[in-house]
Amino acid sequence: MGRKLGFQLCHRGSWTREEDQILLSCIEVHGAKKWSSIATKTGLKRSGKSCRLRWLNYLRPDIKRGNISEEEEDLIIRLHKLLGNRLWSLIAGRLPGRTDNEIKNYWNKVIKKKLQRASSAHECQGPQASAATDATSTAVEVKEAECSVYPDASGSQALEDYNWSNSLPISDSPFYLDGEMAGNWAVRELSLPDFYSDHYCSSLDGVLLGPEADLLYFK
DNA sequence: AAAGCGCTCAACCGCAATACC
DNA sequence: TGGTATTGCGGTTGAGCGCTT
Repeated sequence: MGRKLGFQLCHRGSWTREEDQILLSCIEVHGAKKWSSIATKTGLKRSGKSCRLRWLNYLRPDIKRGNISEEEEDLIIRLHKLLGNRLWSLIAGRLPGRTDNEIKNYWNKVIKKKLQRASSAHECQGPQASAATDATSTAVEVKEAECSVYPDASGSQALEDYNWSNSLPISDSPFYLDGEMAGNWAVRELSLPDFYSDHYCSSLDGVLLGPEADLLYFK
C-alpha cells in the first residue's frame, strides 16, 4: 500500500478497521475539530488532514451509502450547471449524507460519460446541433426530457433565453411543479464574480440553494 | 491460467481562506 | 497587525478489482 514510495513520516494508504476504531474513539472524546491534535492523540501515524478526510468521507454517522438515485443525479446535474466544478461541497450539501468527494467521483464516473455519449450523438446530427452546446448543457437537455419540473409556461418570466454562463436572472416570479406553484424565485441580479463573493457564498443556502431552489429551472 | 487493460473510489496534494495567538 | 496553524476545497493519483483476450 502507499504511493510515491520514499521516506514518509506519516503512514499512507488505505485505513484499516483498527485505525478507524481508534480515530472514532478519539473523536468521541475530543470532538471532530483540531485535527492535527487528534492525529497526535490517536497515536496513528496519520496527518490531521488524513484523519479529517477519513471522518468526513467515511466515518461520519450520517454518511449515506449506496447508489445515487435518479433524483439525486438530477439535482447534481442542475446544480453543476449553475455552479460548475467549483462548489462540489455546496452541491453535496444539497444531498444529505453525500460527500463532496463522492459527488465529484460520481460526476467523473457516470455523468461525464453520459455527456460524452450525448455530445457524440449531437455531432452525428450535424454541425448546427453541436455548435452551441457545451457538455453540461447537453446533459441538462438530456435530463430535461425526463424531468417533470418546469416553470410556468404562461405567466412567469421566460427563462429559456437566459444566458446562465454570465449571470443570474432577476426574478421574483413563481415557478411550478407539475402544474402547481412550488415556490418563488429569490434570485437577484448578480454577476457571477459577485455571486461567488464572500457575501453571496455565505448566503447561498438561503437565497439560491434553499429548499425551493432545488426546483429551480436551469436552462 | 495469467497477462493486459480499464474503471472505480479512497486517499493524497497543493493551495486558499479562515482562525488563532 | 503579522505570523502561524488549521480547515476546507478541487484536482489528481494509484491500488485493487473485474473483465477481456
